[in-house]
Amino acid sequence: MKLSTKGQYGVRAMIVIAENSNNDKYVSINDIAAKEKISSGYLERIISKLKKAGFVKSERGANGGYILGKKPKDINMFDIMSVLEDNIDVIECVDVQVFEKCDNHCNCKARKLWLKVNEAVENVLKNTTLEDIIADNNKK
Amino acid sequence: MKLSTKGQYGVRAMIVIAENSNNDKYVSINDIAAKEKISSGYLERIISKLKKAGFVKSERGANGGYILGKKPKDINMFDIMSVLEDNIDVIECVDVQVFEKCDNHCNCKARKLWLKVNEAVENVLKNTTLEDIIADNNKK
DNA sequence: AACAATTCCAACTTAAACGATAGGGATTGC
DNA sequence: GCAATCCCTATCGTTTAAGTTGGAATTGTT
Repeated sequence: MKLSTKGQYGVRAMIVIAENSNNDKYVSINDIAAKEKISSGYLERIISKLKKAGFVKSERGANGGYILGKKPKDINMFDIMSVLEDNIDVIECVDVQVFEKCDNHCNCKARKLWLKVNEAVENVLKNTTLEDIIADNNKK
Repeated sequence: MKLSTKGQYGVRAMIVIAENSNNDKYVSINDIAAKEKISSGYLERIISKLKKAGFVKSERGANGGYILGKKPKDINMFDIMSVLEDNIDVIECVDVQVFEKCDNHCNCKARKLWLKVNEAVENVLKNTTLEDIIADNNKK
């Protein structure tokens, strides 16, 4: 039961981009990769997903890079994770349609537990915005 | 981000065993596997871990099988999962020692989020006992 | 015009984990 | 003796995650 590195790296990249977006400064993949010690090739693919989802905007060519596509308070961790993690639910049968098709579904006494776990994770992620994280780090 | 089938199957097996333990009835692996539609070979290895951890006791030979090793109220889901899931933490650096050794640890602004997610999961699992699950299913 | 810095895109590789199977030994009740 | 069981270990196939590579397109700078 692990968050994939995609999700982790994506969140960390978003934090770096957010910290530079105040002054309209575009950050390059190489800069982010160097700062966060992440393979830049891999990071590229991650950020490309974030771009498609509208969380960042890009500028090509020299002095290009990435900048936030929305306000930090409008970007929550659940949305980021949903785009990056291939499986956001802790178990497939959280999804009702999957559950209905399950061989065992009238008999599965454990499902309520999975739903609770899943809800707990979602709540934390949904209730944490990029703004929260930045603010929290500036406090110290 | 998925619970492995080990954890899922283990919890479901424990529920079956618990339901039979009232009347001191031993349940065989084959019975559990058939009821839950799980490969019996695979289930065997899972239950063997549960046995080593003391959650179930076994009896060999004909009419043998498994029975609870503790009272349902003394078995919580976190303990079961800890034994079965190879990685119970949602991210390695939840562990302080791993965190201290991390290249990036003075710089990692996302860790608080991982800690929160992890805590949320642990809370649900720790606050749900086998007794809770059985009771919850009898209600209906 | 040349060049360097960048985003963009797709194919490939490698390593690990998951889920499962197979085979056989030991114990017990009938 | 035999069938039902637990017990143990080795092996296997598939999928997925993680990361690499190579190259095209765009843009600013010199």
